[in-house]
Amino acid sequence: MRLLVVEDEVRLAHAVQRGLRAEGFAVDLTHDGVTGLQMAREGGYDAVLLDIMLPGLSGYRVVQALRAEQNWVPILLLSAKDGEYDQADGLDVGADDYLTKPFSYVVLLARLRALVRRGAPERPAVLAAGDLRLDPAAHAVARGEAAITLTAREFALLEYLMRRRGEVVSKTELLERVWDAHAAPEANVVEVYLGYLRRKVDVPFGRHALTTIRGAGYRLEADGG
Amino acid sequence: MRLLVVEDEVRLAHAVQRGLRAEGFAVDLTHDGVTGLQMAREGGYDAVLLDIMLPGLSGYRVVQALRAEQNWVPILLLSAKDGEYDQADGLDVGADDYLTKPFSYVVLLARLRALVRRGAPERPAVLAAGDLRLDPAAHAVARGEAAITLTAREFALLEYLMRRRGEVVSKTELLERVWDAHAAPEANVVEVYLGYLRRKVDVPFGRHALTTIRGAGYRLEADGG
DNA sequence: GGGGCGGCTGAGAACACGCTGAGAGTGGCG
DNA sequence: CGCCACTCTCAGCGTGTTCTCAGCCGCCCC
Repeated sequence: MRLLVVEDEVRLAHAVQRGLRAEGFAVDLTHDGVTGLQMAREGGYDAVLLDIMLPGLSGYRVVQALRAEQNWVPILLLSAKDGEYDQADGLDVGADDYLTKPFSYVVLLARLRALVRRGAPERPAVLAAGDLRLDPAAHAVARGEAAITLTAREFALLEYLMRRRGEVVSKTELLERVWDAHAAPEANVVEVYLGYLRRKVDVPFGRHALTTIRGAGYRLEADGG
Repeated sequence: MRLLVVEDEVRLAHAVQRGLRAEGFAVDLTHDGVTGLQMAREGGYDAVLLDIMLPGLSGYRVVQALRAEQNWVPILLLSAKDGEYDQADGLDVGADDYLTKPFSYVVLLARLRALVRRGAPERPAVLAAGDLRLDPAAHAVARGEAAITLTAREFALLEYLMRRRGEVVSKTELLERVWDAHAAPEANVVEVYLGYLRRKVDVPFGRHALTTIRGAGYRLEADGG
């Protein structure tokens, strides 16, 4: 039973490693996201323990990267209680479970065993609005039977809107969340990409899932338009 | 955190109920679709676990019914691997996530938590006065079944009046709160916009939700006029 | 009944907003 | 190195929205 632990707090990492080894696991350890991702990629692990706050590459991104590569290794996220990343995000990008620090060793062990026992993980959640469906992990979008190909940015934008389906989302919020947190207030990109999205998910189907609320932002209709 | 479990396999249902209670959820249980729908309707649940294959009324139809009634409680569908209903169908009618039986308990828990946290988008945060409804998050207004489109300013004005429904609000206050805190005392704009609003939310319906209190201001009738 | 004041409304001008096509810059890949 | 896909900027355009203004209406009080 091989485990990979990616955790930058050295003392915690070693404590966990020692404990898990005592339980009979073979434990590999690394302290940053980039190495962690590479090691996980090479496969052979029955589960990965992944801290969210990591130097180099956040755990969040590591999960995202692995799932995008169709790598479904069970992942248990470790999140600091007050971290800037929410656990929900982690699960949303395809982690299987999470633990909030500080956690008890017993709980860690129980969760880990359950995770490993379960083996091949299920597919992660799919977002839906009417007949419009988006699978965050598979990076796939479809309207009814028809598959839709989106670029990375288009996909991220649609994903964010689908998570907030039915609500108005302002251009500034989209800029911050889909583009960059410190983005310049150049909201035109958003308009441009909304145009792109419409031409791919609405126009060919004669629908209008993407509504402009003038002066407020955009809304993805909960029923798919 | 209240959950509703609708599942006809009694042993599975009880196992799930016991497990979730141990996690601190308050779990109600029922074994058929009709009762499940009624219980979900009465509301108060943070999420619903819904089997697809049910006696009486399929889980599929339960979702459909709830969504048709604008009930946005998060729903996690449980589908038998070889069921005649496809998961996609469930998502199409408005479920939020699905799990294929057999599922691991950890996965169920993680999904459930993600669902609850991402949550019933606090839909009850809808303002209502009689049959006049305003949803700040969706930026949507409706009188009964009929949707009403408002411009940004009209919407802001109506929202403010609805938050103070039943009270008299002066033109100066509206100027300060809906327009600009440092607005010039040009109160005519308010009169103009009240006219606009009346023509959209009152006149077409033969109602008078917006009352002028001469010399004092305006009042939005609590019963919608 | 008349005057005055407060509120209503139609018209129109100025403006802001959002959409789009063109095109430049960038990075990956053969 | 060249090609291609993608991202993003820019400027122009059409249109919806906001606000002002002037005239009118009607309530209220004398």
